[in-house]
Amino acid sequence: MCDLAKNKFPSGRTPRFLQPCILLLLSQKKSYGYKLIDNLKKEGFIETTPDPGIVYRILRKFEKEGFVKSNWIENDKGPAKRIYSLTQSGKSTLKEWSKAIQVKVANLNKFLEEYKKISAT
Amino acid sequence: MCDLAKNKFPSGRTPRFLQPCILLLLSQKKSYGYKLIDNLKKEGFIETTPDPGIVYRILRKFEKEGFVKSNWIENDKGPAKRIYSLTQSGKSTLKEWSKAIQVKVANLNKFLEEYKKISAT
DNA sequence: TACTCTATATGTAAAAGACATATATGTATG
DNA sequence: CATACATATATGTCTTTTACATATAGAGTA
Repeated sequence: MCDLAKNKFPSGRTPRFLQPCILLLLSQKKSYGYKLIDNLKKEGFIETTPDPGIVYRILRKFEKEGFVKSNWIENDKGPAKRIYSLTQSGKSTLKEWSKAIQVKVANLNKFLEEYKKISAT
Repeated sequence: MCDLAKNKFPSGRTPRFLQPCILLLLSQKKSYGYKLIDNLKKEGFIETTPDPGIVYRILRKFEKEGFVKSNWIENDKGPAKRIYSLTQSGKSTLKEWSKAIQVKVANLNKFLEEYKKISAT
């Protein structure tokens, strides 16, 4: 086997795509880090459970950039949660991401089309 | 405008996807760096002309990994070219990439589907 | 001569990503 | 009651990736 195993392929690398996915999930419903980590995979956006460290860092960065805002919710049971919600700026950022992703899908499909041709041979 | 301009989106970042694209182009026909740089955009795999530095580095890396082999062609006119061709190992690597890209497309489409829902509101 | 096109390659700083670890609360188990 | 586990957030840090700049060189053209 060629060295594919260790994170050489797109499916093994998600953090970048994680960003629009987090914005999208937040546009559907207020949420928090731990739950988002779970949902990202469950919703079918990515194949594996994302690295918590990356998700939390993205959320903090988003807040600094004004895409989300957060507030702490003290809980009856378990530790407190930092609940995030999308801002207007976050919404328009999400829109731009979706446009870029449409282009990306077109590019990837072009690739798959061409690959199909040569693999048929 | 939010800081989208400067390379924040997938369309502005291609090097990773460049790898399977280069393998695919080479699976179609022997080629060389300078031409590949041109073709990558022309063929519709990416939106902008890729950074030559990255393409040449990918090619050298591919050779070290055994995905391609190369030989110099002295030219009648202009500087010599290093012509690359795909190896068997390169072919199977391309196959694995294409599988990973199929998965990626499914993930991106899931995203676009969900985005469509919320943006309709 | 200077400039442009073709062609390959490297240097390097910044950004992204992977992986490990720290902290803290509440619940279940032995 | 100690220990482990689930929930929850966050940072430290090393490596890889990416962007951007620069170097080299042959051939044609203004």
